[in-house]
Amino acid sequence: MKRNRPKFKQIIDAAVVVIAENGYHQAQVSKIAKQAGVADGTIYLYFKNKEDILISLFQEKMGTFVETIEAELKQADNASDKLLVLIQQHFGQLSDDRHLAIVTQLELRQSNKELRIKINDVLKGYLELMEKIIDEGISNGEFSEDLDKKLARQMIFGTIDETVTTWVMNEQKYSLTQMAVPIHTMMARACGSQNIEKKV
Amino acid sequence: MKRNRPKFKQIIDAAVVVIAENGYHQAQVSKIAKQAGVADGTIYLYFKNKEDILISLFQEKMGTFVETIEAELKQADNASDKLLVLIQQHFGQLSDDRHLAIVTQLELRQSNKELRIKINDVLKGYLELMEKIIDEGISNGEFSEDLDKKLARQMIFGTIDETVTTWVMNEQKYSLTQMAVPIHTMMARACGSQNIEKKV
Amino acid sequence: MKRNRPKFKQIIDAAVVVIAENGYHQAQVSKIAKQAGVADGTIYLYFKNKEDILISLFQEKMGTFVETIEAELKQADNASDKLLVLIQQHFGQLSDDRHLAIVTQLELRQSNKELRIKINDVLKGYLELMEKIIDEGISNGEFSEDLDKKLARQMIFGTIDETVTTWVMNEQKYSLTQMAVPIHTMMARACGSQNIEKKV
Amino acid sequence: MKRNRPKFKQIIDAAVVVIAENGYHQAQVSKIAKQAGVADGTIYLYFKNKEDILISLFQEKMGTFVETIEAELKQADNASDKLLVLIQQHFGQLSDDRHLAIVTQLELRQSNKELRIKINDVLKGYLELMEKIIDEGISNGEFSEDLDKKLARQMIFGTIDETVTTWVMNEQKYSLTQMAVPIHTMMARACGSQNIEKKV
DNA sequence: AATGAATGAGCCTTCATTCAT
DNA sequence: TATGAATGAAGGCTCATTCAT
Repeated sequence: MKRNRPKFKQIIDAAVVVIAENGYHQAQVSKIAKQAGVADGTIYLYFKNKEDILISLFQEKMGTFVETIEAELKQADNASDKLLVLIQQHFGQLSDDRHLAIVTQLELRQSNKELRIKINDVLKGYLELMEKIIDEGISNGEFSEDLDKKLARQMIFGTIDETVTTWVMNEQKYSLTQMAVPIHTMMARACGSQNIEKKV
Repeated sequence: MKRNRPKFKQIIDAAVVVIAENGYHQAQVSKIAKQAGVADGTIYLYFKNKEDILISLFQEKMGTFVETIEAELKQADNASDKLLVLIQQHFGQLSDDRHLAIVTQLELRQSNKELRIKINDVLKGYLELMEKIIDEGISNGEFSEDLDKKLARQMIFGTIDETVTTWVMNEQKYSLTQMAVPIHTMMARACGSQNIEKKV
Repeated sequence: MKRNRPKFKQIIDAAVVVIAENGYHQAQVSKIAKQAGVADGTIYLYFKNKEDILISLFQEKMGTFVETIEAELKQADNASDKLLVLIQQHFGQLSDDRHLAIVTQLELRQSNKELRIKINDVLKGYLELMEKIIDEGISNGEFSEDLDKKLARQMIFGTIDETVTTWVMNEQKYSLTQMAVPIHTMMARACGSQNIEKKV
Repeated sequence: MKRNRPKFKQIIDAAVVVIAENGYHQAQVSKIAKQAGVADGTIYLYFKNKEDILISLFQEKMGTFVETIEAELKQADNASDKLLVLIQQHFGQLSDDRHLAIVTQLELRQSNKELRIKINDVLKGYLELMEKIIDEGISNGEFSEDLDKKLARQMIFGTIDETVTTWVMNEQKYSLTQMAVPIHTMMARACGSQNIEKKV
């Protein structure tokens, strides 16, 4: 299996660095190969074409991203807390890998529609995770029962995403992780969280 | 002033159509010229370069967009209602111009970082409008006093934007305007709106 | 019409020279452009792609080639004489344009199957001309009535073509036109020509 | 001697199949290796380079081809009959190995000039065999004494070759061997054969 | 003001060959 | 002998921009 050989990850990591530092449209395959320390042709032993590098990059990174969040979610035992963990983890992971933050928030969005559709497929798992938390909150009475699950998910993702993008466009000058709690407060309130009111 | 000559708007409208129908990367200058009914070279009598077309497009369309919203806001006399009007107007205008919706939500985001920074400059006025509403809400006690103005604005914009993008990516198959009220309910709650509670 | 603008022929003539002097696989578009005195991009204003240059080259040159032969054929009033004129013209024209001889006999045959099929379509007109002469010969009793028209045509074309190819591969060291009469004698005999016997 | 080791022929036979089924330009060394059931690198233990495979292929197949014809020629005792046997054998052998027919008539001709010159060296033996028959015919009075030996050989080879190529390009839809007698009739007449006249 | 023919820089991908195992 | 992962050179084509008319 190609995905498990060391050069696979090596090339993907090189792609993250090259795209972050040069921008999507200046990330030539030859530059990625050089950064990875392999020949141009070697790229094509592991990836079908340039687009495949980018999809794989997103799959690999997003896979780890979501797995990490899922693992951390086990610590929390109600929907509101899970939401907080999710936001903290989301911000935390992107804070820890600033190259990745640039790539996912700015550069990869310059790809064409087809690639973005494929990227959205990868995102689906993450969005479903959010909906599961919302579902749980509605079921156990934490969240308002008239909450529209899909809209709530769009709000949560939209808010988190906009926050991270703004942070990246401001060149990551302030702490993103400090935003987690106030963002969570707004999200919980928006969901009609009863916990919030009790805590206040 | 070039902006007032008829061909200026003619070219911009052509650009919207061409980009919406062909995608950003397939929107060659020659295609825009053809759609506008002018020669390729004529484009350069009105715009410095291709990027300038796109920025001007955004300025023109966004200008009208924000002006319309500002005008409508006068009907509302509290922050929560203003928020509702803003969301309704935002959704309404993009519902009415589906080409524009595709261009702003999907295609123009494929532009490079520099262009996106310039587009963000244009967006600034709209974001400030949002902040003014939030400010008003906090001042008059409608909204929670611990609300972070900047984060609240990122939430509102992020939520609206994600909602529209999802709608566009679903090929505008459902009514976007019907989303305005439930989205507004969540936003108002997130801001700690007292009005919401009263109304319920 | 692109085919009538001067640069169209200019590029085709450049292609003949470049292919003859460098070989088919060393005839890069940039080399052809340079030889034609135009920019690389200009090629693509006149031709869809590289293959289109080669097909057009064959069409243009073959068109003239066959037209010339057809015009000369009017001087002859029986099938055997027409055959002689055809062979003389075929040899004569390729003797007069040695670059073209190299291109048609050696280089263009290195093209892939698809291109060769398209080239064969162009050849069809010439082959039909041959069959018409054979038909005439059979009808008026000059040629043997049991002659297979299609096989006779394959013989005539195959013989002429092999003769020219051998001449080109021998670097055109001897006179090709001097071969016309003896080749014609063989062809006429093969067709069972009565004229030949009388003349002898 | 490498030529006698089993993998040598194994690779050559693989090359014939791969070239016939994929075309010359799609016959990569790796594909030939796979078809032969060996590793890519193994090819280079038996052949100097890719060109060497093709030349060896031609040598091996052409060697058998000519040997078979020479053996069969012993049955015939005059030039005209020998010509008939040669044509029948030529058509028969290619009818029996359709892959080989595709390779020799269409695919191998796409090779570059140098390779074709080397292939022509291999062909020489066959062409000399033809000339020997013509010589014999002229000497014993069967053929016209003013026959140009070299031109006659070019006619015979050109005619046979064109006939086979036309048959291959028509996807071998009709019987090639049935063409042998009429082709022979034409060739014999072209040589001024006295036998033909007697037989008629 | 308007035209549109001409320009030319820039990059992804293939595949014959090598060489460490 | 045999393997197969790794190499790296090379070229067709697009399209934003210019400028002579």
